[in-house]
Amino acid sequence: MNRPDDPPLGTSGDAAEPLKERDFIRQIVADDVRAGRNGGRVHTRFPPEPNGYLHIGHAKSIHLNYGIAQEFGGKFNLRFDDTNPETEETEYVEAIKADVRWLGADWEDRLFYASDYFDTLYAWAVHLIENGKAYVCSLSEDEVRAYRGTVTEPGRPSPNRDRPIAESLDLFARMKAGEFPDGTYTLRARIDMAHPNMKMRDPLLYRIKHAHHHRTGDAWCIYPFYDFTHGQSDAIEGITHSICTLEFEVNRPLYDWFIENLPVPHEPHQYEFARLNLTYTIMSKRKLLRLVREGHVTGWDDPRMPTICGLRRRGYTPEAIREFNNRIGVAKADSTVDYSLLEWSIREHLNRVAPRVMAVLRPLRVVITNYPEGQVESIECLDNPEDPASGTRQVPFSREIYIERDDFREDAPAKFFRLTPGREVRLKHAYYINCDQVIKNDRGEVVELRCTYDPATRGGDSPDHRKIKGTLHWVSCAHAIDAEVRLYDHLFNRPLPEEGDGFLANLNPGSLEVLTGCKLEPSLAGAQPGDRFQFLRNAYFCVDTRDSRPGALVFNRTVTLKDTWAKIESKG
RNA sequence: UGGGGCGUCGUCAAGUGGUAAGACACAAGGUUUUGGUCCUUGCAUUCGCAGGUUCGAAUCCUGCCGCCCCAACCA
Repeated sequence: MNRPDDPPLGTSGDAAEPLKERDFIRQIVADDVRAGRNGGRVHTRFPPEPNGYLHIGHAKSIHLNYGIAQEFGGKFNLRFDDTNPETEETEYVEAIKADVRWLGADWEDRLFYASDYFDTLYAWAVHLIENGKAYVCSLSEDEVRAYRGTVTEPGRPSPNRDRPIAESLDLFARMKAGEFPDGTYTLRARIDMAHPNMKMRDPLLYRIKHAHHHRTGDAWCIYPFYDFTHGQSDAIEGITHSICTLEFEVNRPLYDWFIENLPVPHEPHQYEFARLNLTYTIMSKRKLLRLVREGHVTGWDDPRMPTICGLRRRGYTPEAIREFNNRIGVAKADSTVDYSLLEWSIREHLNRVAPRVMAVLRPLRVVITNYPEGQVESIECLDNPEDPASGTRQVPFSREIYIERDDFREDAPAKFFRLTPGREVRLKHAYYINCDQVIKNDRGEVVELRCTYDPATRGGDSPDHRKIKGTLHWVSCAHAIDAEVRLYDHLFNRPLPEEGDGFLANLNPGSLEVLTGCKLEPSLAGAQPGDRFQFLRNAYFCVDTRDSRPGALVFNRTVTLKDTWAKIESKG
């Protein structure tokens, strides 16, 4: 029934050796190490822009980069790609650091910012100008666009392309000195305006932005672009394998061009893999921002969000996210992973570690008529049958209990193993009961059940070992504590939310159902924010870290248990 | 259509000329004091399509078809 040789916590998927070359990037890294490139050194980095929160797609990159560093005895840096002061904030920096740490990636003392390199980048820009490989351009934004041509037509050279070096040098210095307003000048590389790769048509290196930077303050009014920053930052940090997503593939020739034409201390190489897509989920930072700003969710950490903080609040564990990443693989084909794999990953972990407790979400009162009034028994309950190290706890049992409304049906089909008049069921760890009477209100709704129990079945087994098909969870009415329970479902009601009339039109109106007056066994009274449980026969839940209070607990449903009965029923 | 990529089971994904791994999902059984877990079994004569090379091709060649990325003073 369970696995006696369970590996210790958090080691699933960590079969060490066989994992080493399991994807094309690790094969490249392994080849490089074998060939002694970079002196056998491996150094990766995760380079987020601090303009939003991390999501599950970023986790894929973090695990890839950090995993490779670990597996090859290398190093891993966290570097903020903060070259656009208008969208970047310290709030995001702090949130990203917390998320990366929580996921388990350790950058040790190597926390860097591209803005740390502004002086070097400036010097290197001057170097390019001096070598006739960059020039200051006076074209306006619209003109730059027009001169660039299209994918099928070559561009035309900027009228400033042959500006004398001395003049560009002077202008660039004055751009830096703040003599010109935004948009009046740019620094551009002098490559090839007819290049078939649009990225190589004299790309922009610097723009003027009189904006306050979250780290450098007002020290600069010119800022380098991504392409002029990323590879050079990798070079400065000694990054050996610069791993990014597929859309940067067209940027690679430019990445290499800067490495070749600048006096860099090291030559990094870029490799690209397919970014993660998940069914029923959107991953675009811009669109996630919209969900937050327009109030479709309560914030970046709304448990329905695919953000790391959202998943954390939902009850996901770092182990589960890592296991998920181990299973989806790394390749170059665009793909969309089934959400069910993410759910499988969290169930797989929580099944092993989450204590079982009894909670009745939609209570129905049951009076056990032959149970002595006023008597209270203490029932010993197993905390987790999957974990031999877990213990037991005492749960009070009495004459009046709550059971789940769905666990009773007056007219039940043969396959319904739960409570119905004339069918005996077991109360988990307690007694067998039979339903004798159904009490209804004026509207004909069932409001209470009168049952009798078999005193010989204490503990949930009978001397004659008669077969009992159904086992129900229960909570003693007098001892129950109340709680709010939030049932989450997919944020979108389509596997591909962008289809149809767009993601906003496909929001799932039933993505959150709030239940109040739920009845919990009293052992849960001291549950702390973040604590995870399996509500027996129902789902995994965790105590909300934002809204839960002692005496007014709030639980988030992380993921349901598999529900074979629901499947049988839906088939009719 | 100028360039760059990618097309193997419903979804991911191994495979690198020797005769289609694995996982999730799904289906059928078994165990079970969670209709959970666990166990067993099934699930691509076929690798976008069409030719060709070869004793032998998902792997090599040719030609098609389809999808993604690039024309932000975003990253």
